[in-house]
Amino acid sequence: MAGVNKVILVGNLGKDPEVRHLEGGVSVAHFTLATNDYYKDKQGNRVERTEWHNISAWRGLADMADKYLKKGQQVYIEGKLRTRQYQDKDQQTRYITEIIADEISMLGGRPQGATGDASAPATAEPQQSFRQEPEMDQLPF
Amino acid sequence: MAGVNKVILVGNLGKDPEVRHLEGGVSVAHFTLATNDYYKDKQGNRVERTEWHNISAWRGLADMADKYLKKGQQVYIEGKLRTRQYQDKDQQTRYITEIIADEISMLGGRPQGATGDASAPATAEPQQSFRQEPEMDQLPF
Amino acid sequence: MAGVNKVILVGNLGKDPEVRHLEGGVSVAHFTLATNDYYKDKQGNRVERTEWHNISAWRGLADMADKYLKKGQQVYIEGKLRTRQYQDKDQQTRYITEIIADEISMLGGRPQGATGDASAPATAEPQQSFRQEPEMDQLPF
Amino acid sequence: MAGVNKVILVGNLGKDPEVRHLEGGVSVAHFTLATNDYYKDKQGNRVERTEWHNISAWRGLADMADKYLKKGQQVYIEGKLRTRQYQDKDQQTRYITEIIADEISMLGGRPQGATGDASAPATAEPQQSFRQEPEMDQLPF
DNA sequence: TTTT
DNA sequence: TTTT
Repeated sequence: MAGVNKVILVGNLGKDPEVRHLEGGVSVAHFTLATNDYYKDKQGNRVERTEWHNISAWRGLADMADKYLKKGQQVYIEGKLRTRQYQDKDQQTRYITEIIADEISMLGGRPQGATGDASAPATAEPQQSFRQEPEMDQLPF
Repeated sequence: MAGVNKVILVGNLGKDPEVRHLEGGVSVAHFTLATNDYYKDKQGNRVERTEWHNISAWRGLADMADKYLKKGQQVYIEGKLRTRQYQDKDQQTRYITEIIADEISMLGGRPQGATGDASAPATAEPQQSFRQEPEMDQLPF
Repeated sequence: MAGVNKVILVGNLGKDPEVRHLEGGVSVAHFTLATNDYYKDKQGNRVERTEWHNISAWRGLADMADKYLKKGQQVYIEGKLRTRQYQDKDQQTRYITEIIADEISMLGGRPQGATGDASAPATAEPQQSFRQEPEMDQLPF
Repeated sequence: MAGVNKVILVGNLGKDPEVRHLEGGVSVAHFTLATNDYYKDKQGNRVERTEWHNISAWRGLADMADKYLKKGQQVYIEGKLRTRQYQDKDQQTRYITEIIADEISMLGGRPQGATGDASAPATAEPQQSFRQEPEMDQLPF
């Protein structure tokens, strides 16, 4: 049956991506993304609400995240939802919902929260948008 | 800061919506939605993967879900991600990620998995798409 | 600079796809898609508005459209906007905006407007969702 | 029949918005938005392609565009497609496809192409995301 | 030109 | 727990 599972986010990285290299040369990056929302409460005050998302990027996108993305940076992310289970330290089954990124675009001029050598801007490269390579997209995560 | 938090799903209800009426006349509906995905494994076999999503709909959308949505039905859902914490039976903090629906459209001709009196089709009504009333959209969930 | 150009439609085909085979074995399908919208006028009457979209699908997606899509059928389409110019019969430059499909999913049970041999259902196949092959996605249209 | 007609763009304004005030106090803004795309040609060279979109924003969003948006600025826009006809100077019927904005978010730190007094940053305001007021959303354009 |  |  035809299905659609799509997430679109624009937000800021909560921390630098953490990249691991799995057996077989596959790399995976994890980071959190904050999306901010505003609403008016009953008194008419403007209230901010931050939602935190767990992002994971695989293979080429993981390498791109490792190279170019920094804490604080604003990005556009397109991906799909996936909930996986894991065992916590007490051997309890727990669930975590992540967004598996298919596309990441860097927004704005340059990273604002970049750490390290500011004289070597991480986003000086002309390309600022990356897609998961398609064959890879076929693999289960 | 500007943020975007958007989810788009096309899938089938795993069960009839469960609707609760909160104090103050606010209603909320919960149901699960299955989105099916396919990929080829290394042997070239076509493998199906089902992802389950927790959907919640509030106020007018909850009433609509209660009235028109049935187990098995195919729907288009647009909404936003929200992760909330709760205490499980052992007083442990747990997290659950839900999609708060902003818009629900019924797809296809009519519900195939509808239970009950088949001679009174639940979707005979002309309108098959519903949006959350806007003022309501402003409220935190 | 990073850019996003994305269209998401759920609607019904206005006619069977027309498929042409270009030099080099490349095929392209064209069809129109109707999306229906409702609003309340000042008298509170429910008014329907239909928007017509020009869809084009290339290569594998064109073949899929040729094989499986029929007038009247409900589909989910994801793609990108592209406006191209052409010369009309009076040698005037004209513009047409199309949606170049990246993904097409067949919705509902089976095509209701299918013509031809109804005893051989066109959508009996298990797969009902198709994506443009990735390498092809890289080519300009 | 349920329908979905949704456009999501991230791009840069090609010019300052032009705002008109219609009879009845309704305002409408028009501007163009460029979305950039990249692909590899047969020689493996990276080629850039710019797509131009006609954006229109109504009422509150028009006022917001008038106040905050400038040529060159990067924005996220969500809206719907609408093709309308008009008579050109030779009384020929022509068609133009526009995106009617439902939501506009300003991206990045500050407008890069802003004209005028740079010491009074146009985006110093805390709010950087705007939605069309809902009742208005019901009206035909 | 679709669909309900 | 859905659907094909």
